Amino acid sequence: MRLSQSFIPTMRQDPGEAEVISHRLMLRAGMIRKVATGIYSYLPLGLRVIRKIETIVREEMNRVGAQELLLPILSPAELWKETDRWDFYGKELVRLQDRHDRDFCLGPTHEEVITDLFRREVRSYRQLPLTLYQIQTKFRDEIRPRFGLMRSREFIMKDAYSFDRDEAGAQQNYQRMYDAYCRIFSRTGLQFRPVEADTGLIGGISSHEFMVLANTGEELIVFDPDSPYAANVERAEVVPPPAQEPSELKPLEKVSTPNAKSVEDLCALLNIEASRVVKTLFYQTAEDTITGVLIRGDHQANEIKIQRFLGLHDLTLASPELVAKITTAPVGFVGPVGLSHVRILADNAIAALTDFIVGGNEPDVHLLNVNATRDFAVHDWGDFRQAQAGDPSPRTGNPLQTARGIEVGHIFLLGTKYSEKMGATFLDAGGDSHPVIMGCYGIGIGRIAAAAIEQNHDEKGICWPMPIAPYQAQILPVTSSEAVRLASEQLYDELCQHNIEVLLDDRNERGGVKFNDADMIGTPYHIIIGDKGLARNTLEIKDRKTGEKVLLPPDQVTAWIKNAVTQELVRSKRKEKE
RNA sequence: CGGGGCGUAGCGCAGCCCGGUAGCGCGCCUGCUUUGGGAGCAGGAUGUCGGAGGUUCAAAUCCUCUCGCCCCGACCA
Repeated sequence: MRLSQSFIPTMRQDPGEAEVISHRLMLRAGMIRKVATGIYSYLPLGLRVIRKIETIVREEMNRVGAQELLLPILSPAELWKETDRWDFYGKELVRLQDRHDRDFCLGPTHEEVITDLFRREVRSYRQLPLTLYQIQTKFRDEIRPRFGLMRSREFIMKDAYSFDRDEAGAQQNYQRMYDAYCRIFSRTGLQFRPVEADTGLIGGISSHEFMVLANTGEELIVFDPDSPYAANVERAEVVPPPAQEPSELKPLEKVSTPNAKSVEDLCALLNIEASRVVKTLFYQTAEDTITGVLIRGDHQANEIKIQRFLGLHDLTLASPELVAKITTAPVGFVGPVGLSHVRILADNAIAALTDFIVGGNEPDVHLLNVNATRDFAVHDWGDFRQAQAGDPSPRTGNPLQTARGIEVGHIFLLGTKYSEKMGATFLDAGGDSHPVIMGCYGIGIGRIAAAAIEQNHDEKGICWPMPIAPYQAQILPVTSSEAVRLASEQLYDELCQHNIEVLLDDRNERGGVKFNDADMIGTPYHIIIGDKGLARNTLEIKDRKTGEKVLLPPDQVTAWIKNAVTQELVRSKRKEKE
């Protein structure tokens, strides 16, 4: 491609709208342009990257026997009503009506559509197992789209669905996908980590997320540095602390704590550690009913765990009004003592605490030397808090560490959740009908591109890993003589003939402009052609990432580049075999 | 959904408080010179000041409404 004829609108200045590096660089390198909040056009350069990622994903999907199809973007409300997701999905589901006022939505995911296809077409166990996938644009009306392609409302996703006749087969399929995902992310040149994840409302038996490690990641994970254990904090189990030896308990005591509404206030006022405080969170669990959850002051409640324990799907904190009505105390001063009419759950950490501090159920009062059982009843003990750095690993007991990650893939073993609701069944060898066992497997294509930039850039711009680079080499004629022009043209032809994806910067620009654009775009190899070099019969090849330079006679450049590109592509493929 | 901020030339911004000819830098066009890390000189084009309504002799500027965008938060007591 000749830059003079290409549509690669690079920007000299940082656009005001972009926060994170990947978003800024995608805009500046002319890869994407915004159309509306969370909605982007992919310009030629961006599309090339997307296509390369898609190709890798396709190769690995096909390799594990998944077959590609394409489901529609628009799907009828009826299917979504069958699984109740028409209501559950909430505002994130983009709904619209056709001219006959029939309800439709833009697919945020395709379990319903694929399950419908399955139940119409598949009858017999002989047709199983079956894995289908597509690469399709999805729509989710995110609360707050941000960071460019990282969290957008319209995005490209690879979604695969597996159908098995039994649990063992489904597990096998799940494992095959897990392995395929590892290969995909290795091949795209990303540093990633599979982590145990919550199955969320999608439900099911097991789930893993694939996290690209990056400080700008929106997800928090905990990992055990000495074992493969890693989990999303939403999911990570917290090991209960060892039981305490019974000891002499101090008598309950009231203390005046004016305006100390938060744990922080209270600690400052009483000069104590947050770990001595127990906060009482109230969730509305039915109309006019609240459930209290006791969490140590320095811990964070994990609503997903509480939700799962209570068997609810939308847990919300009770309003201050409701809390005040039921407990007769203002929020900030509510505690479990004397609240026998409210169901109280307590996090396991509380069991190891004695003589702690809770709200006193009157304004500006807290209680000291409170002890569970002696002073109040706990209805249920459990793991209700979020894991944090330093907690013991559930596998080895070593202290866990935390890291930020970008979720680029998520796999679920669904079980029969959708097949049962939608009547997707098959007949076994004995003629009995069973709901098919499903799995679903997603990869954010655009998000991989963004994550790759987060991991591979410097102050000058992007440093693409070879397998997903939009172009493999870029020729920079940095002086304007006829000799340089001819040498550039000749090299360009040669590289094209050898199937190297090459950009020729034939614009009438000064060297500096070309250097800066090439660095920003991030082509892995830059070939610099100038009069100085030609006089010595050399061209300069620069490795974008390392900055290393090689001087070569013009007639050796093509072979060198061809070899280097091939090596890098082979290396990325080999990595996944290890 | 709540709070804050911003919409002025393709991009980045000033002007708005205190109403009176719409500006700056970059980019763009023409010409000449230049050409190994975002060139110099000369000349030039470009705006429904996000939109609607209002106040006023006069509105980018004041008032009301509206749309779009950005950031933070969305209940951890």
